[in-house]
Amino acid sequence: MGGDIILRRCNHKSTRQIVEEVVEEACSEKVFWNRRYAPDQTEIDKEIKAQLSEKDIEVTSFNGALLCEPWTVKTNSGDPYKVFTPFWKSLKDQFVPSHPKSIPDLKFAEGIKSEKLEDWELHPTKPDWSGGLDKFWSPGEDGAKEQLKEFFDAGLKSYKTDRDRPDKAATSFLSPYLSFGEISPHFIWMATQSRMDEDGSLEDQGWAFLREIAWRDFSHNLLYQSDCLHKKNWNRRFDAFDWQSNDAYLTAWQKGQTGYPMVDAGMRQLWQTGWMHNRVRMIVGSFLVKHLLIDWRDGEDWFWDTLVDADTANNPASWQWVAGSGADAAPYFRIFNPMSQGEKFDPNGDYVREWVPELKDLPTKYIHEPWEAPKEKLRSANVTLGETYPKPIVQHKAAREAALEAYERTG
DNA sequence: TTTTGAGTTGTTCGA
DNA sequence: GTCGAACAACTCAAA
Repeated sequence: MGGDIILRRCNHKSTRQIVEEVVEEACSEKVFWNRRYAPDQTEIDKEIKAQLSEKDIEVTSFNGALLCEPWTVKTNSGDPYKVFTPFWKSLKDQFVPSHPKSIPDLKFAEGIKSEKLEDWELHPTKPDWSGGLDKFWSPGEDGAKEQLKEFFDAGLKSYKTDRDRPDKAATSFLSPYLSFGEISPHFIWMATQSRMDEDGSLEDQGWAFLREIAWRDFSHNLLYQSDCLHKKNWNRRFDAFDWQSNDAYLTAWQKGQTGYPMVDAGMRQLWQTGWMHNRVRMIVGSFLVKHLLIDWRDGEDWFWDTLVDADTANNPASWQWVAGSGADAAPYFRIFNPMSQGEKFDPNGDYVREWVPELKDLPTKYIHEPWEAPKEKLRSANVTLGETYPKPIVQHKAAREAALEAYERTG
């Protein structure tokens, strides 16, 4: 549709100043944008809108990121939902996907000063540590649509059961594309519906998938209502929780060196690819918060820095869910057992073997708890606990009991 | 206003 | 080995 992208960094200036400068330089008559939902963001956008309107510039904003705007999904009494299931029912009933609007006839200003993308050095060069990322993702709208098609051809038909299996590629892998707005949930909704129309046997699977897509909306609803979702406990009772600060534990977790194969596999997958399977996110999250009693905000920070799909709503909402401090959160006594989760969702140990290759020759029986392996099995697999692979940094049973006790004190 | 049923994802223990 | 109950109590949402 023509026009150049103008890149400017704020540095010491405010977003408002930058927008005003560009609008002035380009002699713009109209300004359009997609809405954001964190309270501090909506505040800035509101200011900019007011400022520009005063100068008789037409400002129009759109929903580009969500199925429904947060203020439109309400309970019968007009309050926002705090529980996902009724939220989903309500959204499903009222939602009408909107087709892409035709592009208005716009004239673009030319010769507006722009910074160079290369100068931002977003892509690492020396050293280029992003090889793992490049291998897995093709940024952009085309890459997103290609990924959706691949999911329809492969993962969707067994989505309901296999989406929990990190050893299989049964999830959509759309999270980074959604996060950066390279594909919209409206598009996904319509595409999934038409796939279900073509093939009625996919009905259940399709709805299960769309339900997950709706979780993004739910998280954004919480963000919209919240006062700093990534810093403050949704449930303020957790303000009194006695989190332990232990840098050695935190580092071991970040590097995938906890001695629990399922946890380490997840953390290494994250580091190498920028992504982690959803089931494994719960396992590593539960481990950080409950086994290590480390503040969920430290986990949220790390995910924010390392995940390619981290966004301002899902990341904090999900961490608060795991920690138990969130809306509709996990009950305090739900403490994931990394061994049984591994046996259940990575039954052949393929996922662990891929990301923790130093254990790859261990028999499947011991792959999720190498410390239980007899000496000769360890030796023939070239595993020396404490040397080639860490011993568990905490004991599961004791850690579990400590967590239950700590959570009981808070409740 | 009051009541009622339900709430993403689990683990452990004892029969 | 399998299965049901306990793990708490609370808040939410709708009837």
